[in-house]
Formats: sequence, structure tokens, C-alpha cells
Amino acid sequence: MRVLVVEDEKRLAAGLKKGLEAEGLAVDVALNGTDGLWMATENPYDVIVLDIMLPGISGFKVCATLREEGIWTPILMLTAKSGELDEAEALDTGADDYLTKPFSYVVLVAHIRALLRRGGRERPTVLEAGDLRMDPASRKAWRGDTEMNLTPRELAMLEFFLRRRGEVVSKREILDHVWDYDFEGDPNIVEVYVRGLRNKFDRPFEREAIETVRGSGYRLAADGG
Amino acid sequence: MRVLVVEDEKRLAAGLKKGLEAEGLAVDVALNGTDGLWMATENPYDVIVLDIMLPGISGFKVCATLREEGIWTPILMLTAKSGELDEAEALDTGADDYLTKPFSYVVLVAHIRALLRRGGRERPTVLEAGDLRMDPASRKAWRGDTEMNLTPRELAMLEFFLRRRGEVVSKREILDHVWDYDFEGDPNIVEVYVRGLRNKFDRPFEREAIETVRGSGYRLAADGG
DNA sequence: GGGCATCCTCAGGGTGTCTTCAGCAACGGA
DNA sequence: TCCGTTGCTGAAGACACCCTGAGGATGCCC
Repeated sequence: MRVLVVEDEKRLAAGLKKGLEAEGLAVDVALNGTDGLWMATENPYDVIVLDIMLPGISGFKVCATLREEGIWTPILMLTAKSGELDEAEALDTGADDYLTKPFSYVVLVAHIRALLRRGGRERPTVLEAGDLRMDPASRKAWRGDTEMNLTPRELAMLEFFLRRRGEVVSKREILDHVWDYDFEGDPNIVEVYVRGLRNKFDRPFEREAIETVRGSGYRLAADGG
Repeated sequence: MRVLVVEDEKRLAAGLKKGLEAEGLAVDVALNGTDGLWMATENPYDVIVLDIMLPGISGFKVCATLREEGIWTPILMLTAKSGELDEAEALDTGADDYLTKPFSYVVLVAHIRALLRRGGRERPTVLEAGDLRMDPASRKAWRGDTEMNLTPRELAMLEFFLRRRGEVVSKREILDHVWDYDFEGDPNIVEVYVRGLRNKFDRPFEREAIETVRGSGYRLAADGG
């Protein structure tokens, strides 16, 4: 699965590359429209993530040009916060999906996976640890056979924990992946959400599924606790 | 696994080189931004450790330039203590991770290993000596089959002992690696922590896993005692 | 508009961890 | 054997870290 990211904000580009590679995807990055267009025409990608605001050629133009050249690789457009018009225009020029900045990794990954699936190749994945289970595609989670009623943020966090089960993940890593990339608030929010998840797991007589590793972060027990 | 260290403080650079090589990594050192940039473009490294304050070209500039040239080697930035802004700026220019000075050696190694792991090549490592075992990724340690409840500092120390098992390590070395490199407190702290570990190993009828070598330091028995 | 769910902030309190210190024990050389 | 040096031990204070409950802000649906 090869992904091309066309994005000029270096921090965002680096973050996307890092995050998507962690998902097992092969990622190339172009920092401007010209390079992006060239790379997209020269290499067969499975999906293209394309920012609208780019130095040189704009994302719209890149998208339109690719379609004119008969390249129908699924394109996910990244639009700026303000522009509501962008959505329509993105789809008009031939994009398959769009995402409004700022977004979080898990949302982006979900959209990318949806596009890949639409391409027909990828098999739906279900994440598991012990009797904890979640389906990233349908955004549902279960404990044993009963579905848990989790908020979007809680789901995103559980997904992140499940993808790195058994490992200690720092609060900063959690913030970087589960919250919008420009989140600058109180890291205490992570503690609050961990508590929320623990409450909803609701297994009073067993050990915690999410263990606190004082000074390092949290760890989801590999067997779900 | 090749690592490039770009750092102008010669003592720190030398320490890093020596320490990282002891971890089995191949280390090159550049003492200024110009050399660092050149080496990073000419050679394929698996990770780059990059100080911000450099003579000539700054670390920010080096990082930004590399990204512009399409080189996406993971970069770990070293930021000065004061600047909280530095963190954001480091990530803005395309760094993958940052560490605030002063840091301890084991923390640095942990971050480097995390970056290498994310790159997908490195296999998770478990350190062992006899029936002592620890997993740096999950920050857990076992004696036989039972998990030991160690504090972060104790874990860091055990990790250091395990990486140099069979060798005599001086108190000074332990301080330099397990504590922040500018730690100036009472060296007695090492004795206190050795005792803590011995207690938690809890093997009354066998010989000590950590032997005292009077006048020189301590040694972790290669077979765990 | 009113109710509701979600998200985030904040401050207080509890607890584990880190570090220091002083006294004691063990060791080794004279 | 004596004595200086080095290492061990237990206690205790300071501190950082994490948990918790409450409450305000926002957005959405009826």
C-alpha cells in the first residue's frame, strides 16, 4: 500500500509520514505541487493525500491535472479550516474525499483506509486484546459480547492503545496521535480520558486493562487485562 | 543501524558516540551544522541526533534543509533547557522527536530505539541475564516468571546493568548514564538504588545478582546470579 | 429554546518516588 | 589489632505525578 502525501507544512508532513508508516503503509512526501504532480504521474500510488494550499501549483490544479491525464488514484484532499466552499470544489475537481484541518491521525487514517477499501484490496481489520475488541471501520467497541458506548474521542484513544498494546505509550504520544495535531491544551486531558475508558470498561474484580506506568505513561495489557 | 550525531559540545558528542556504540550502533559524529548537513545528505542513516545550538548552520536549518531535499530520516532534536518554544519549533521544522537538555543516557537511547522501531526495521529487544529479564518497550521486568514492580529509576538502572552484564561498572558511570548528565547530588544515591534492586530481586538463598566490587563499582552476574 | 452529550479546564488531594542524611558495618592495609 | 575508607541501611522530608470531581463551553437534536 503506497501513499503519497503532498503537503508543504513540514511538521504536518513529517507527522503524517511517521504516523502512516506506523500503520504499515509506504509513504512518500512531496513538499510542493510541482513535485507532487510529478511523483503522482511517475509512480503507482494507492492513495494520494493532497493539501489545497501549496506553493507553486495548487492542490486543485494538481488534482484536476491528474484526472485529465487519466490517473484515477483515490485522492484525499486537505482543506483549510475556514473555507466551506473548498469541500464542494474539492469534490468537483475530482477528489474522492476531503478532510478539514486540523484533524487527528486516527481520523485521517480512518479516511485513508476507507479509500483503500473502496479500491477493493484491503481486508477490514478488527483490533483485539483479550476480551476487548474494536472495529475501526464501523467505529464500535466491545467488551466480551456487549458493546461499549464510547464517545468518538474515547474510541480514538482505545484504537491507539490497541494498536500499541503491551507497549508503554507516553502522554505526549497519545496527545500527538489522538488529538488534533495543533492541540496545545492541558495534557491532563489524557488522564481524564483514561479514567473515562477505565470506567466504561467496568471490570471491578479484575486488574486494570490500562495500567498507569508512573513517570512514563500508560500501557494497555496485551491480553486486555 | 547507523546513527549520525550532530553536536558541538565535544565532551557530550564523545560520550554519546561511545555509549551508542556500546549499544551496537554505528555512530558518526559531526561537530557543526555544515558537516552534519553534508554527512546526512551523503550517507543513509537510520536516525539523526541533532543539537539545535550549533556553530555555523543551526539545527533547525539543518533539519529543514534535509526535509526539503526529500531526506526523511528520523530526526531526534536536542533542545536547550529554557526554551519551551523550541519543542514546537523542532517539530515544525520536521523533527520526529525532541529531548530537553539535560537528559539521561538511558532516556536518549530509549527515544532512539523508539524511532528505529517506528522505522519498522528493528525487532523488539528483551534483555536477559539468567532468570532476570526486562523489556525496554513495555518497561517491565521479571525474575523468572513473576513480574517485579520496579520504579522508573530502578528500571533504568536495571536496563543499564543488563546492557553491560558481566562488566564492572563504576558508580560514576552509573550516575552518568542513569541520571541526567549534569546530576550533581550525592553519589550515595547509587548505593541506595542498588539496595532497592537487590531487595526486589528477593533471592535470599542464592548469591547476589549484583555483586559489589569494593573500590571499583558493581557487576551484574552474566547469568543473573 | 431546552435538553443532552461531548469536550476540555481547573484546582485539590493523595500517593509513590527521589533524594538526603547520619549512623553503623565490613573490609583491607599498616 | 587498630584505624581509615568504603559500602550498607533505615528513616524522613520534599516533590512530582496522577487521580478525581465539578463545572463551563460548545455543538447537536428534538
